[in-house]
Amino acid sequence: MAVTMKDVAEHAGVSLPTVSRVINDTSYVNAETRAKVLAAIEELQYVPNQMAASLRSNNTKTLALLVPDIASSFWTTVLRGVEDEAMARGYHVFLGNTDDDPAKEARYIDGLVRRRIDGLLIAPTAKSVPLLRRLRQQGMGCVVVHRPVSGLEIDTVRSDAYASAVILTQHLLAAGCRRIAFIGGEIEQGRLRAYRETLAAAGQVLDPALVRIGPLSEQVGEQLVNTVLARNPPPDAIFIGNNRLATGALHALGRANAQRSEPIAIAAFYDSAALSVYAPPMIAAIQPAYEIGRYSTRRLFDRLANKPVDGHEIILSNRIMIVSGAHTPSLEPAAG
Amino acid sequence: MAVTMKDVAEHAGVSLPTVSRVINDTSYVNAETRAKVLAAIEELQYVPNQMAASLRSNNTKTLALLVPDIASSFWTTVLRGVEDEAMARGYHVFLGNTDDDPAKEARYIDGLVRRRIDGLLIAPTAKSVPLLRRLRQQGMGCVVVHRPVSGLEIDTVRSDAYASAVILTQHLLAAGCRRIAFIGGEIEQGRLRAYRETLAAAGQVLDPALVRIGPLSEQVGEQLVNTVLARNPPPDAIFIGNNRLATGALHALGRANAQRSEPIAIAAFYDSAALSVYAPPMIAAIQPAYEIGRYSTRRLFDRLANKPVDGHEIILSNRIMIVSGAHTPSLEPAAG
DNA sequence: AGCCCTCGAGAAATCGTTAACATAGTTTCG
DNA sequence: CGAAACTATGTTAACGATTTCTCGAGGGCT
Repeated sequence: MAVTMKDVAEHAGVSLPTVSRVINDTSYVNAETRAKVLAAIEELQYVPNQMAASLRSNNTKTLALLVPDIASSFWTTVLRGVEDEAMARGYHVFLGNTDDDPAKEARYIDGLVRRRIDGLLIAPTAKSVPLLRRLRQQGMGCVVVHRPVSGLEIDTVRSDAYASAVILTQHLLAAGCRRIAFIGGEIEQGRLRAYRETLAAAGQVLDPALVRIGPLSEQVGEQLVNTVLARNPPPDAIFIGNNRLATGALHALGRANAQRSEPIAIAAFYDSAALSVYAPPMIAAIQPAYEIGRYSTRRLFDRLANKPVDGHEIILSNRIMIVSGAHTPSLEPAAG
Repeated sequence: MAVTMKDVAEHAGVSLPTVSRVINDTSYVNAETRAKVLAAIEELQYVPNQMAASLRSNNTKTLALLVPDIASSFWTTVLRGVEDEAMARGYHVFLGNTDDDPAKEARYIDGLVRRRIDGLLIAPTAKSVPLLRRLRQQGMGCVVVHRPVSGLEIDTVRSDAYASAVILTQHLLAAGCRRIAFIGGEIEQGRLRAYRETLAAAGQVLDPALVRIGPLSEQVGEQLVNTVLARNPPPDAIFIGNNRLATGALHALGRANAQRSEPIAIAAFYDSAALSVYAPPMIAAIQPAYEIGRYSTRRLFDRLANKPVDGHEIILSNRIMIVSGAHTPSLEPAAG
């Protein structure tokens, strides 16, 4: 049916492995022979069968990235970083969307293992540790993206959310805010901890009603803001711990602030893509999504090549940005 | 190294093909034998090698979806539809992001053909017709998603953008608008045509300066709105022809309308996900993204199974929605 | 008794590549 | 000058599954 390497070999008048050598550039081939083979490939419109190659050579030239939320610009930006790095090496990337659901995650991973992908980049759910452990036992190259994993020494690439959260909280305190609400996601405990500890260090007592955790979506962001705003007395600042929540939360806050003389101060984990769409005055921590994607992938390739690497955690720093009154976000970095 | 079917067979005391029969449920197997085999699989933690299976059986149980913009909630929703339909049949989906760049598209497709995917769902760029033609020649199952293709009879699943655009334009006209601006994307000519023809049919002359085409991003949406608003006299309505543009455009319009006594009327191709984040008063055409994904995939499977299908175009209708003053969008459908 | 179907399972061929090994002519170098 | 090293190609054996063929036992028909 389809054109195979054998056909190409016959057409070019050479042996089959020679064709393979030309294609993969894997051994010496005479320039004339190479030309003949390339001509035959062109003429027959031959496309190599990756299945057969993978079966024999034991690698698929394929990675996978499992993200919790494909609709988040953070994750799509990570994907871009991963793809750029992978494609440059001739690899393809399988993208999977887990919705932070362990069952979905498991289903994906089963399919990926069946397909013998070479390596996995994953933002694991809270319950994925045993799964990760098993994967590593099976010898699958794994890098955890953007989320710290406890109880398992595994390569991780993330930004230092804790440190940024401290800076953001301190900034609000320095601005004189005394009732700082927090909204965030279940999985991002580090940011909540940073907020709590920074308030405590400053001798502030926090109103538990001002801390709201919820699933990561725009709608929830909006709801959580409305919930904390309804508290009496209302907060004088809000810390938004997640970029997806932020998109909804900022709109709610925009409407609320429009009707106040004294606006509610805002600190948020936000996103450079989202920033260019909507950016009210606030202090924001912008996570280096693209770089996280690239570094994760590089680390994965290093592992696959058995290169020695030092440490199993790569921590990138967020960009702290102060957005002033104008809509167009100022580009002055406030800290590293 | 890894556990193979042979190992399972030996462990279970049966022959290798029997294991295959148990796994694929492809022939009679005694209940006891089956139990033994399943136990062996469990014990050895065997995971089938899809490469080997695909090589022999000539199918990969893998589809691919190539979208122009992964950051658009429209396309991620399409993906959900595709995945639900595919996973239910034991297929996996390769997602690729082309950015509407023919070169990127070609690179992806090469990788997919190498990997011998069973079928392709694609939102082609404006220049993809020859590529599609070649793919079909090679026998690759193809379904075009959401975009009409001219000069080629190929399965297509899309919504009737033209009809909706007519309704939206008529609605603006009926509301008394006389200077209706249009912003949209290069690729979506049908909507622009509908707008032009409806205006012409109503005897309206259109100011060419009020028609702006640009690449599909939030920022551009915002810019295009600002451009047409700067026109003197300004438009009294804006037709936004794309959901991605709409996200940016609506914010710009929101700010503009806040400072006017007579607000600018809005008609937009929008998105149910985006709608729940931000929805000013307007008339919107909501495209059935999830259904588009599902129907495309079903059609693809029908083709792969050589089922007879009638026609090569499936056209779904958009939901026309009138969002009234309140932020929470009304759910009253205005037309089919 | 003879025939055909259902049920069950093994032997061997096969899918399209790459890896390992073999073979030789030609340089290079101590 | 002879051993090693490089260049260039062919032969053969995997890789890990599925498919086809074959064989048999048992049951229900004519």
